[in-house]
Amino acid sequence: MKRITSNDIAKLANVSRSTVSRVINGYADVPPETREKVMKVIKENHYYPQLSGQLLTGKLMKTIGFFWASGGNIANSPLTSSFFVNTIEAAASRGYLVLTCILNDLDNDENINYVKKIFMEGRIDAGIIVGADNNEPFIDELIELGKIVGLFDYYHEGENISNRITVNFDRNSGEQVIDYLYRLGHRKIGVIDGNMSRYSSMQRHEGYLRGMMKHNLRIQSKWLIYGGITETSGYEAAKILLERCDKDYPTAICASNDAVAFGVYKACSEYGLKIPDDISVVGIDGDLNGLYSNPPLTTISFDFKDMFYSLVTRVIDTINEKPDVERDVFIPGSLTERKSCKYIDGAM
Amino acid sequence: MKRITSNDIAKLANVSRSTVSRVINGYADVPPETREKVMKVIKENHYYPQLSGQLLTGKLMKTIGFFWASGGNIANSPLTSSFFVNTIEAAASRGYLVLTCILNDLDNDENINYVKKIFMEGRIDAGIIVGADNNEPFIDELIELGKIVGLFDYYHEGENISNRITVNFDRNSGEQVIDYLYRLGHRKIGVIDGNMSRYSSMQRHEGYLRGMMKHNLRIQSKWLIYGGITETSGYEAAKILLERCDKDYPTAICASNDAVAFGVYKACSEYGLKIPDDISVVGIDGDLNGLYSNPPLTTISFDFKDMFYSLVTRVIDTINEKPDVERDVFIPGSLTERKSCKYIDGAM
DNA sequence: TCAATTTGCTAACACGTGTTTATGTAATAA
DNA sequence: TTATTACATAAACACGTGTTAGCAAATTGA
Repeated sequence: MKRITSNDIAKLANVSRSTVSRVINGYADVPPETREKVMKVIKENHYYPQLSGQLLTGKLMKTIGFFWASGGNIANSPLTSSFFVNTIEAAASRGYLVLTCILNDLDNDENINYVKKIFMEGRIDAGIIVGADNNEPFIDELIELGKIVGLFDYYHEGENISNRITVNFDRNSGEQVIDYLYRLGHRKIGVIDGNMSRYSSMQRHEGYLRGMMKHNLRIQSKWLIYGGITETSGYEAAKILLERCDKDYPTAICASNDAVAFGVYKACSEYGLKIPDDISVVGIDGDLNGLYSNPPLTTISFDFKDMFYSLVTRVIDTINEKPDVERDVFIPGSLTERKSCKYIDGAM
Repeated sequence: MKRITSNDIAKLANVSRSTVSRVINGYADVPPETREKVMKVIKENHYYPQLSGQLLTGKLMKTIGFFWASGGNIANSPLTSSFFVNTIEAAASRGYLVLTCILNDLDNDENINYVKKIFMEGRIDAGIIVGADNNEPFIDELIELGKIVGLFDYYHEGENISNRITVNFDRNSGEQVIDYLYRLGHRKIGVIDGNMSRYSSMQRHEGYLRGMMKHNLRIQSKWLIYGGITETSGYEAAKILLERCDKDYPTAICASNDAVAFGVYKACSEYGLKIPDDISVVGIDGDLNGLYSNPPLTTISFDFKDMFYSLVTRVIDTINEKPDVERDVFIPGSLTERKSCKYIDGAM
């Protein structure tokens, strides 16, 4: 099936190719009867201007890339669909499409070159990267080459560059959790930290410490542990923590995210600790699975729709050279109280 | 920032542009020293061949479109991420990217034209459409114009056309459910049907009827009801069904999918019916939320990874003109027994 | 040494579109 | 009637790449 071009339309309508072009692009100086004649031929022959030609004249793709660098299985995470759907819908609301790409990691040169190629060959007008470690050199490189990069949960050092757009979890969610537990009377609080190359994990860690210090709570190293970001790693970390506490358990554990909190659930159950009667647990993310867990998980919820709309909107504004686009935005979380924390006597 | 082209590279390397091209495309008749000289200039200047030029020479996009026509909020459905991730990963395993697009419905001409434009302007090499009603005329039109369309859960009448590729739930999942309930002793079985323009709903309905007839079970119309495919619509339907049964409840209800089953849960709870003690419920889909519901939902699980890999693979094979690509594939489901069905005395 | 072949490269064309400039024609004004 | 303007359309160019045909130089064979 031969592809039909504007040349064919021109011949069929007995006009020149440029007249066809001006009809399609709504130029003023083409009389109604000519316009109708040409439009009729276009419809009859199902003619659509080819992107291949348009790109060459400087038109943009009206497409942004969405790169997800996720270790592990994301097909079943409830956050996954939220990230995708909100990015796609935010882009669509501005007339943009989304080219999606999943990468297992960004430690690997092959993957990095793949991403760079997609940016550089003009397949997308800008890209959003989720799951990059802080201060990724290849991201700086892309920006230096003039590309626009949107980043979710990402920290960068040095000066702001207008083509680097970020959205991050608000800095004080960790502190919020400690405040809440303090109000419930908890004084011995354990923390499971996430992956420290992820900005959110760093911030949460600092927030915990800030909160503990604010309330003059003792920070015991045996109650602190690195636990990654998956349910399995959280389970392993919690087992070690409980083991080494030797009955001097914290009365509450702050997990680095909801998945890790579910790992803590499992470890506690193996140790015969009932939640929240024997020990309280708090997550962070607002994962909807926490509604169905037993007990339902108290957590800090984030509005991912809000976050991705903010990011996508600012990225597209940057493509269109809108002035004064805000580069770095922090979105606050809110405490979602469910059933995994217990009120206790603060003096105990 | 001016875009750098193969012409610039040619000048910098003191060769002709075509030599640059043959270096990039791995032609044989270029000696190693020339190749290295050119490659060096390419690296130093971060040159990447532009898609805009390549497309013009007949290269394909190496991209497939993924169109999701979903009524309602899909951001929180656990199936959503599975559909996206499996499509993207299946495509990636063949070297293809995925352009994603979410549409609220396909009843609307504007949306249909949007999809047609994306196909026709050469932005994608083929497209997958999820959520289309059976026998959509615009899909036939696309196929007649030479486009390759992959369809999930879609029935079409008439002859097979090689550019129409489908994957569907296996025909007998409805029958499987009835067999299972029969084995548990159920004789009075109610059915909540889904959207009959969706192929899977049609097939399930027929499967139920076939199963009932096979076991000589009475099909009472007051036990059958149309209930859509969302939790809310399932809830409404279940309320009507329970209301009009006036104590002559079925002992088990087959929901058109898992979301609808959760609606049934809610309606039953309002009517003071405990699941599974007073009434059994079966879903279809294998939604992971069913693991956390109370009680965990017995359902027919489908391997969506399998389904999308099959679809994507065959679509890409068709793009590459592989002969004898299978057009229509059915993937069987498997009964996932959890806690929402009770063994009862068949004679009761 | 001369003809025949291989090697290494270039010039030229094709692809489909948007836009700018030029051209021809009809209507208007002088 | 002639000069001027407005209008409708066409011709020509630019965009970046891949590929084909062809040319000159270097190499081989006799």
